[in-house]
Amino acid sequence: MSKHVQYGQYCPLAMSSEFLCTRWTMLVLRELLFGSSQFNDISRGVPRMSRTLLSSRLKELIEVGVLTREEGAGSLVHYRLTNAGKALGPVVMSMAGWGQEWLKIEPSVEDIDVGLLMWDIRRNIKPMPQLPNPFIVEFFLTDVPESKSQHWLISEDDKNDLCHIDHGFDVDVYIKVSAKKLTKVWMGWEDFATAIKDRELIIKGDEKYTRIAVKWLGQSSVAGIKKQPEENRI
Amino acid sequence: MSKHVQYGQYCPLAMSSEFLCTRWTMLVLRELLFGSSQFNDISRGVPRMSRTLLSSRLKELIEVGVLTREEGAGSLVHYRLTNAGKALGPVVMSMAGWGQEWLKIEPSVEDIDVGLLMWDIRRNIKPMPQLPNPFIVEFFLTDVPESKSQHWLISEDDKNDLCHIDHGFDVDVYIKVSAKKLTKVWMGWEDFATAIKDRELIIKGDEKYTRIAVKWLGQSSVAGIKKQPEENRI
DNA sequence: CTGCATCCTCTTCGATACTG
DNA sequence: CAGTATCGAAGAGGATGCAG
Repeated sequence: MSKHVQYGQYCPLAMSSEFLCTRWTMLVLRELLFGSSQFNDISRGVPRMSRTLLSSRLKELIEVGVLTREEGAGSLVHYRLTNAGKALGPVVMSMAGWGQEWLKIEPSVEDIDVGLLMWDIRRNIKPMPQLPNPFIVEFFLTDVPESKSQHWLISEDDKNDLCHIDHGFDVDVYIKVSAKKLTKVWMGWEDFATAIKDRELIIKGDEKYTRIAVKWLGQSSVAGIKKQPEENRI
Repeated sequence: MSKHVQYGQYCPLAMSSEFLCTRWTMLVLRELLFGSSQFNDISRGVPRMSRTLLSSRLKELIEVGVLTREEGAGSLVHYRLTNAGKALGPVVMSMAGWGQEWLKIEPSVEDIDVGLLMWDIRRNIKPMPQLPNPFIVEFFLTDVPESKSQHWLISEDDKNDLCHIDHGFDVDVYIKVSAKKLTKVWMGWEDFATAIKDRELIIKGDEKYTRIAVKWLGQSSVAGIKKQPEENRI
């Protein structure tokens, strides 16, 4: 099996996990650590993982004691990390950080799962008091098939939603960019302002909102980790 | 598969790896990080791993780029971590640390591989200027079959050797203890001085040497990590 | 929405025996 | 010392369809 293909994710944690970890377990933990608690939400964060296997992994984690399963109203179920599970945060971050620092990840950007990218971004959108409620951002991705090019991000009442069908939204900010460039900027591999200056990322809307875009858009949690110079990476 | 059986090791890294990691990979990295470079030395640190699989894992690590294979004189081969590989140290330690802090590990002490325990201790023996050269310690383990009860640790010229056959050594220090207690003390779960005071660990020899035993004997590298109170562990 | 049951395939791993 | 070759058993994982 060639490198960097198993998970189909640009996430450095996924890259590191490919040779270090039990298949999918780390990525499931990442989803849980980053706040997903419902089965389908977790599943969207690991789209190439079969639901059968996800189910089985969740059971393993419960068995070990890092996860609990709480049944809510109706058939709603919440998976929540125990204290021991939450304490795995630094372990997961150290592995992701190692990947960000040492691995050649850019090649993986050649085949991006845009649904996953948007799902990742959605998770990190930071609601800010200056923004309207709801706050709606339209993404137009220039380098993907038409059916996957449009995405609307709706941030309302501290809850972020994602949609890929046009419901005639009242869009506050419009962003046009290639999925490739968006990934690089979001991963911290390239600079947001530079991408705008080079017209590789076009952002339109009230200047009140666009000026602080880098703040509400957020970045991957490993974006801040310095990378080794290209020649040192593996 | 039940918990804590796969690797047959009391090491918290092994426990954590059982549900997080690709089989054996972390433990192989541990051996490399702690200084083993030859195939057979690595193999002794993971005695339940088949040599076939070890060979295959080493190749994977080389393929990924965290390890190199250098052929030396004769048929001597050295495996050495690359810089990227060495940088995995904190990842490995964070995982081991999590295990030490959060896992109920003591049950695993019920079935100790004494060869592995002694091999671990050998690796960490700290040569000290006050000690004679060679410095020879005899261990007598009270709770294991007679054939496995005697071990001699020879520290000479900054190189530590292990022997389980009596060659009529000129023993400097003699230690009599159960393998169980020795493990607990060495892992930092129980106190060395207390074990001596309670006569659970008997140490004989020149007081110059026995007085500072805790220093040259060393401890597991995770011994310093605080454990959660028993009721929080999983 | 949250899964489980089943079937079937592919991979992984260990045991054993052998080589330079 | 440092592995490799081969074989068979066991396990992991995906696809699909169904159910509360």
